[in-house]
Amino acid sequence: MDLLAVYERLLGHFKIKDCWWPHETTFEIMVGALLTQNTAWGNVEKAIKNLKTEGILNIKSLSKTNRKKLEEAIRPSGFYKQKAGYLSEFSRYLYTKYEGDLNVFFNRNACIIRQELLLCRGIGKETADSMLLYAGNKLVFVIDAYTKRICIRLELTDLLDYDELQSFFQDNLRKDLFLYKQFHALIVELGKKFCKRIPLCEDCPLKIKCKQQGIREKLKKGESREL
DNA sequence: ACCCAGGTGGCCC
DNA sequence: GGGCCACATGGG
Repeated sequence: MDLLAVYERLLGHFKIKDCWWPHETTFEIMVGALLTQNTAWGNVEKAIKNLKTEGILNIKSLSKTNRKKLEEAIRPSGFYKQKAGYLSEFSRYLYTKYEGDLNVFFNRNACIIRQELLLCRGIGKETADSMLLYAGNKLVFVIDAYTKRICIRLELTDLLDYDELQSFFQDNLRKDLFLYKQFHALIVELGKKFCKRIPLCEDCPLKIKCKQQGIREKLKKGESREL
């Protein structure tokens, strides 16, 4: 099973909305990307709703909102003190360096933007790439825990390092923004449904050709919890 | 009563 | 350059 086959198989099992990442503004996507770190999306929605109600879901307002107010608004999304700090810093950065203009921010080479994002506290590779792909419409594939699991269990590749895995996807898929967005969305939807058992469940669309026996033994022997 | 979520940073060795 | 751990809420 190669990457495109995985993609097509998933397409047959999940319905992805044309605009999978819900948003009214580009900045909302970036905020969501940060808030959703190790957090269920439902909780992020509550936080976003609060930010909208408070009228502070924009770069200028967020950069000026006091810490306590921000913390309370995003509390449902978990790790709220940490995230409040990250959001505050990041929006101040965008406001002072780019006058809060995301068109200016994104109107550059993706690699340059990525390096810059990675220097911001609270923004790691996955969050940076989510922002680049979904907010900036850059041709950058997002790797998350589900993606790694699928690659390991289907033995698609031996690569495990984030950047290597990303290159593997980007080298083996056609350069298509829609494809990148949809594929990641499909993987997330699969993950939501099958949790850590991808593709170990009987009804998982990817269970075919998974070397289940080998994986199960490794799990039992405790060789890796990430499998 | 667990287990998990659309991770990241900091510390230790 | 890895291996742990804290971070925190809400749903299954």
